[in-house]
Amino acid sequence: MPEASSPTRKRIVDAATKLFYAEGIGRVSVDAIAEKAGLTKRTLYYHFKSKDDLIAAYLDARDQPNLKQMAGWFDAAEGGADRKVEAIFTNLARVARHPKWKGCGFLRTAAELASMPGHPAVKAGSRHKTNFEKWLAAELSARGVTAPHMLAREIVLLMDGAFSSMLIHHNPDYIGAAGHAAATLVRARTSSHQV
Amino acid sequence: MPEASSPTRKRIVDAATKLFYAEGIGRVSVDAIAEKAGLTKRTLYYHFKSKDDLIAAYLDARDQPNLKQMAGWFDAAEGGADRKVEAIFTNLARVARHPKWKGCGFLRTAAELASMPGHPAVKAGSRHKTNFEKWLAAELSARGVTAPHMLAREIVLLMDGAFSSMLIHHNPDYIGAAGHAAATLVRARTSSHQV
DNA sequence: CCAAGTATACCGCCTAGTGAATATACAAGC
DNA sequence: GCTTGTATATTCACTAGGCGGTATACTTGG
Repeated sequence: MPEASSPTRKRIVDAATKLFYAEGIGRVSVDAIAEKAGLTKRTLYYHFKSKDDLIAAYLDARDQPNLKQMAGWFDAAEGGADRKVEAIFTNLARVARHPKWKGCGFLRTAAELASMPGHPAVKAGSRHKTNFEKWLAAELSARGVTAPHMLAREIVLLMDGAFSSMLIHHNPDYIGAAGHAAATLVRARTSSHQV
Repeated sequence: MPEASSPTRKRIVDAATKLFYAEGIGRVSVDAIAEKAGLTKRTLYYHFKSKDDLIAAYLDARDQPNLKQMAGWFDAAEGGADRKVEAIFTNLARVARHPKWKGCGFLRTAAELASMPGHPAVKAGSRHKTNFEKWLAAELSARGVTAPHMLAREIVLLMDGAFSSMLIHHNPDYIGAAGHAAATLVRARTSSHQV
């Protein structure tokens, strides 16, 4: 029985993360992940009981780093809640220009696993998106915005729409439009500076 | 050289449509499509030069039917532009409850093919989404809404976000929230009945 | 000595794509 | 009216390789 904190396990997840995100889970073989991690497939199967398990571990490992990145962009932005929300989209549009950017790994995995609704990786994605929505609602609530939960959900919808549109059109303007719409929604629910 | 209007070709695309949408393009083999269409793989390869070609044909064939469905929901709804836009989301939430619903085929295919940005199927998806956005902008413009193109894009972003959120959470409330937000955006740009 | 971890080699199955032969339809030659 | 020629359309059998997963044996640190 392998340890959950094993450094070998971490190496496997790191290799899986790079390959799964770059190619998609269906296009990456377990052999390729083992080779990238510098070990054999048998060792990989000692640490994970199946490929499906490894996919779920990949997304679980991305939850906190992704949230931290979003929170970092939000915190670093100057101005009110509207400006901070828009800053997330502005930063997203910037990183999405990089050729290695391939959309949101959580959404892409859910799309690939649409025929397996109970798959642990889909659940991990759902948890992450819920965590983000809750974090955003709390930030908005702390800034005195009205109906913060509904607003957070609308912003999440715009963001997931931006991820999808960018992936299909390869045009960052869609992320900009989403950010603009999100900022407008925030301002409409901000008592000071009402627009 | 096969005919573009061949009934056999249509049978192949119909079989591919059902399987690709239900399982995802990577999880469906060419053998399975040939069997579903009631012919041999060699015949399929007589009508399509590769699986990639067939994937693109599948999405191209979905463009007009999908647009017609959206337009049908829009036209059938009573009330102003806001009610008609919200009706699209309401109908979407209804069909999304069906167990066979697996999200938007265009977005799911783009997600699966994220590592092949120039793939003809991704381009077909981009064309379809653009067609929908243009149709919606024209309908909004005809109803005297201000900034119809920007509004159409915002609604498209909410809709693609709704597709994605529904796929990852399996919760139709997200589609309802998107429809509500879309209707609010329309009302904010409608001169009569300003809210 | 023992158990955790790693390596080699393999299994059975599925994959996209192909070579060669064949069936069907229809037109031209006589 | 039959035969031959030709293009379209279809089938069977096959290749070469990749896939997830595993049986077995070895190494190494406590």
